[in-house]
Amino acid sequence: MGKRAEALELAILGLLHDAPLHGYELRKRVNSLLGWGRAFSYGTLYPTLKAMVRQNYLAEDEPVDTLVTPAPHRSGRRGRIAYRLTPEGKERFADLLTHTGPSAWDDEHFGVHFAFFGRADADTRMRILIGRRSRLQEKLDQFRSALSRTRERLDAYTLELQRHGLESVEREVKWLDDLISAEQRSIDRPQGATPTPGAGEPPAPSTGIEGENGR
Amino acid sequence: MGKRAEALELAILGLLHDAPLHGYELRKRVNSLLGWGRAFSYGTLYPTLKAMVRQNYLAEDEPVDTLVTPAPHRSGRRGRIAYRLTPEGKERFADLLTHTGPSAWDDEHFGVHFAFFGRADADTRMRILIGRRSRLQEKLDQFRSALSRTRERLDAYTLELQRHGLESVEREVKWLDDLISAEQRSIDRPQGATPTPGAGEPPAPSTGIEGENGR
DNA sequence: GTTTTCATGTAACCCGTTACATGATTCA
DNA sequence: TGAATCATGTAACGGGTTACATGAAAAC
Repeated sequence: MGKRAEALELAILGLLHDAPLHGYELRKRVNSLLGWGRAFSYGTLYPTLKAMVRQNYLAEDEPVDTLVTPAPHRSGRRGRIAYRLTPEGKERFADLLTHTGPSAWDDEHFGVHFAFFGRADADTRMRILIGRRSRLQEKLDQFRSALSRTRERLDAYTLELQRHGLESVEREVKWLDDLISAEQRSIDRPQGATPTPGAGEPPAPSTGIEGENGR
Repeated sequence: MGKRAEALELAILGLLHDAPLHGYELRKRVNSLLGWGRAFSYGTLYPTLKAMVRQNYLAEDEPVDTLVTPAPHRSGRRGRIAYRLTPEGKERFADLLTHTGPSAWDDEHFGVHFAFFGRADADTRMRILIGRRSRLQEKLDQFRSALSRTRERLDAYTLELQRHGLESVEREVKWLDDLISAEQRSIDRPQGATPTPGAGEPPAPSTGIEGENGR
């Protein structure tokens, strides 16, 4: 129901898409996936998982319940609960991934969406990349003008901070530009000459997506 | 009392240090100062200002109260409240700026501190820069190792996201390195041969702090 | 004269964390 | 045997936003 941390929800659905996991492990994966920026605590994760079960996106099953069996040393730890996606969950995942509704390209959602681009169609990828780009550009413009209005009465440090911030965002725009043109190229030349439809599975987004790996 | 948004508090104190301002204007300045990352709403700013008045860090006075005077067109708008620093406020500012207690170098505090470096002593500047640097380095290390553990089962997009995040942080570390060595240089060679003590006023942090202005 | 911008304020809400409680398992 | 790690969960709190209420001045 409603507006619970879409970023987290999408991350959970995406990670559980391949294989079932239990909360503890899931949290580590989520945090290393999102990494820079978001990091969720158990206090957020567990209630979210329960809520998602209630909504039928997830189902829980305890795989090797060591509690009842008197066997001394078994692989499975305590009653750790493995969560797996239900069909509704898969649907939900696809929806969230595609649904570019209000904004999938704001700071806290873009990362997750990008991480699962491999499972989105080329169209969605493009829309999100473009959306993100123009969002940043916009931010850049209004900031540049604000800067030029006040540049004079700023001391060296404040100015340097501004300069650095600007540069970072400019860099990110460039990154997006590269990604966008790489996507464009893979649309023009769909699959290096090999059609292999394969029922819409991995579109294999070129080798490494492109990007100067000079460093 | 206690733990109210230190970032905002410091920003307010710093901006009001030069000249009194009213809330509306102050908010714009704060947000453009912090820019990338933080942006506060009125719902945060006004209560904070009131709280700071209660704590005697700020004093409010309505400069040209047009309410009573029947004069038709005057410069000052409605009862806009200008806030100015009290002596306690100045003290508080100095404290917050120097006080490298728990962590002035985490993501949400570093920016504000840096913005007011011009008003901090060389020692404080150095401590914060170093602190920030090692904080980022730490983050970098643990992320790199997490990456190498899981690199294989990551698809191209996820990997690219990781790569980009890593690069951004590496870049920031480099930036800090440059700043640190610039600070170091200005300690070795204090002031181009002119002593001019001047009772501890503006230490004039070299011309432009250093930094390749090639762009 | 109406719309936009300036200007101040507050209450309800939201997302997420901290701190705590609990307990099994592995390692030294 | 005791410490560290794995594992799950919850209640209290906190920082901040949204949305609303209000109104004056400037711009069109």
